[in-house]
Amino acid sequence: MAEKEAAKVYAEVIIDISHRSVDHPFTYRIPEGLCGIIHPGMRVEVPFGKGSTVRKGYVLAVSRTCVLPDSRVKEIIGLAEEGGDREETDAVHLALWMKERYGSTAILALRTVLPAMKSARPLEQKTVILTAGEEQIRDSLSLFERTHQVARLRLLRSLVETPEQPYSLITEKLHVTSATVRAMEQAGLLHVHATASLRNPVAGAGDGRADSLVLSPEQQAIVDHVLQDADESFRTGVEAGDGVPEPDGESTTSVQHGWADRKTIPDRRSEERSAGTAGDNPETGQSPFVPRVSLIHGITGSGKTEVYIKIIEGIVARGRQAVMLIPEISLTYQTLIRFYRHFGNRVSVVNSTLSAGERADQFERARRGEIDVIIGPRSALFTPFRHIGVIVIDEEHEPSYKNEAMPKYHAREVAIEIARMHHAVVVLGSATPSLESYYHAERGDYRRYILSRRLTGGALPSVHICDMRAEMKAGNRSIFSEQLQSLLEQRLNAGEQSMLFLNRRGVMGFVSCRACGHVMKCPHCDVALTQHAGGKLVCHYCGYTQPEVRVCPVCGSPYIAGFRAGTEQVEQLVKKMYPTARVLRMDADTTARKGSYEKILSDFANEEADILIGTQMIVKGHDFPKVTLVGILLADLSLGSSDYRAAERTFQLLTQAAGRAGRGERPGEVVIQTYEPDHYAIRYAAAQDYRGFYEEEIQYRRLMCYPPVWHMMAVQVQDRDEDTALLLAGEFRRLCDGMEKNVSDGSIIIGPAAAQISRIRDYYRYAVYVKNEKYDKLVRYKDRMEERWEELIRSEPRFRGTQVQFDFDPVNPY
DNA sequence: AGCACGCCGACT
DNA sequence: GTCGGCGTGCTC
Repeated sequence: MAEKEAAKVYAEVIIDISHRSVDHPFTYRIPEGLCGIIHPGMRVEVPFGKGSTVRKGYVLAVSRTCVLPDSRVKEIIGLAEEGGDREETDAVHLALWMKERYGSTAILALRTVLPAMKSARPLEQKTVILTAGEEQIRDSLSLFERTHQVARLRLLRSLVETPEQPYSLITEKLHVTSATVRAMEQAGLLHVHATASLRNPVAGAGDGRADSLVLSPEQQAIVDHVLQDADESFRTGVEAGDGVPEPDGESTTSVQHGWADRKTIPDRRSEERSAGTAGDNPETGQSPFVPRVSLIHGITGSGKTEVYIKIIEGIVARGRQAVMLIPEISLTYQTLIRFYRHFGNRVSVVNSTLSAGERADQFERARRGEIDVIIGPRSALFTPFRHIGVIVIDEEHEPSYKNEAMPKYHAREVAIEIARMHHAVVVLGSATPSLESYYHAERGDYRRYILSRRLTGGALPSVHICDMRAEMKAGNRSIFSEQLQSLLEQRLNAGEQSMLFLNRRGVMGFVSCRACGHVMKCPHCDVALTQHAGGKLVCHYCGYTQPEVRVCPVCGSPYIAGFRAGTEQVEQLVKKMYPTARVLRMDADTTARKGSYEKILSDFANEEADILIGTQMIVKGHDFPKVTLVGILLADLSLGSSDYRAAERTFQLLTQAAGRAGRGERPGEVVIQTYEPDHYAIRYAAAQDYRGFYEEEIQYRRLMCYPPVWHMMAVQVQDRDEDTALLLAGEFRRLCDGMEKNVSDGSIIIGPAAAQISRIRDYYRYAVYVKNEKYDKLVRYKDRMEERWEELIRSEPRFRGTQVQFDFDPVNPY
């Protein structure tokens, strides 16, 4: 053993335990028999902790050296069952890629990517049940009281109130350790019950009756091109085969061979797959394959969904699977039923209302090869298909494609990475493409297709801009312009439908004193409280609630009141102005109940109301042929913010809202009310000129070095103590300055600046921004900051509770 | 997550 | 003094 020192190989392993304190890699020795077989991404069994209990772990890396004294390093027991499964290995690689690119802990990235790990024990939902009789409870209570066994007393008292409680609640919220629970189970006071249930996945799927779609020549051309791209990509995958040279010398090669050997395990999947994907090198993530990305720029109603269906049909016919991403809430019944008609029970849907377990079951079906198509929000990307052929992202500009929790990934980028791994193609679709995608299309990185005609007939609506400043001057103090009022009346008289759209941002009714100007704020967050129905004041960020105030807490004046301009107020006003009109309102309040969202929309579609009032949610992808008027009240409320994407967002919102009008036979009209009628986002939206908007916006982005022209990394620092947060942010700033000085890579460093909301839940928030043309450069800055942070935690205990997050090309301002 | 360790109040 | 439970920290 001693003379073979150099041959020793170590593995960095992440233990499959979801706990912050084990959230880092552990080094294990690879036993001689497994040398060259253990390979990053594989699942292994390792001895862990005192007593060396056997645990599962994921191999992150394999190396020859080890910084720890050899005596402290244990040895890997062996491969876990299915440890070398292709899906699993792919997933771990994807997780590592995400960790590197977005700055996250390995465990969080793994949990995002591996559904099995996220619901670590979905089959063992542990519940604690009180089993003791009344007498036993009384005795025990008094015993624990006398003997000061506070944990047991706490638990027993809690169980008396609620005899059945989730195990996790007891250990996490009630602070009773597992040892105590076990001891009490021994004493016969309670019982720990592990429920094992396997739910049935979506039942009642369609009958698979393929309704024959007839595509327009425009549509057909896109389908043909994309499928041609797909065929070429699939072929490249096969040709790349095993013959691609490994850039990392002999050790990697031997690993590759060992990996190929695993094919001998009777597993249909790995055999099928290894031929196709051995070309991408899991070691380095480098591959000659660059996936084809197609951007379909198609106005609302131009038939993008039919194109998606046909593409997916073609992909499935080629024996591959498809992932169809949709924004968080916009999966309409109409869209779904079309997919069911085509793919029957070979299509599955994941959405946010499914429980973790149900989601895991869906993924299990995919793993078994029971489905070909999955439809869902960004997390559907991680469906463990063997052979993905296409990833479609509908409404690709939607901000919900960005994950706002760690790792802060963007579904578009991850989709392209997955496509790279599988030799698949990516299809993006939008009526108002993100600047990112359009920019790539302009540069020739993506193919661009345009669908310019409305298939449902119906001309484009005519759009009017109403200058609310002029209205004000003319003496109109109402929130409706003269024009909107008269058009609304016309529609009511003609029996046609209207929609009134209110931008959510900024309309929240905050409460201020008209005498001294005092604004009611949350005591834990740096935000104004908002008044809800019934008068209560609620903080939108932490949930803090306080009763209505009748006098100003600062000056004592009774003239304190909410600025009420929400949907509710619009509804009241409309009802007052047009008492006979039937009005529906859709916002967070009215859709709180499950299913009410669909109910409101179907009521409106069935013409059970004349006017629909609502926020963002009413403009997303719903088709109401009878709507001939759309009113946008206060279009510019999102422009004032310091967010560099504000103009883009406003343009998208206005364009989409306008797209709701005139989808039937009658031409539609749109009224945009604004205080900034000259703003280019509003002008171009009114003219329905995407190109014009893009040209102007990209100039601004270029000038300011913002994405997509440059890349930007936001480093977010939070601490309960303001000085600590600022200190660490300042430390990061100095580190970045130093790095820039060394390499002169042209980075722009900004901050530390207080976050836009400088305090949330009593955490003070600061940010440092780094901008560079090259994404990779920013990743280097991130890596250095992570290292520095680790050092600081060790030397300065005050930074222990500080939270640091990285956000690349942020979508929402911090 | 589990297990060992040190700390603390209650008893032979 | 020891016993036993509670909270904290560490696990390659």
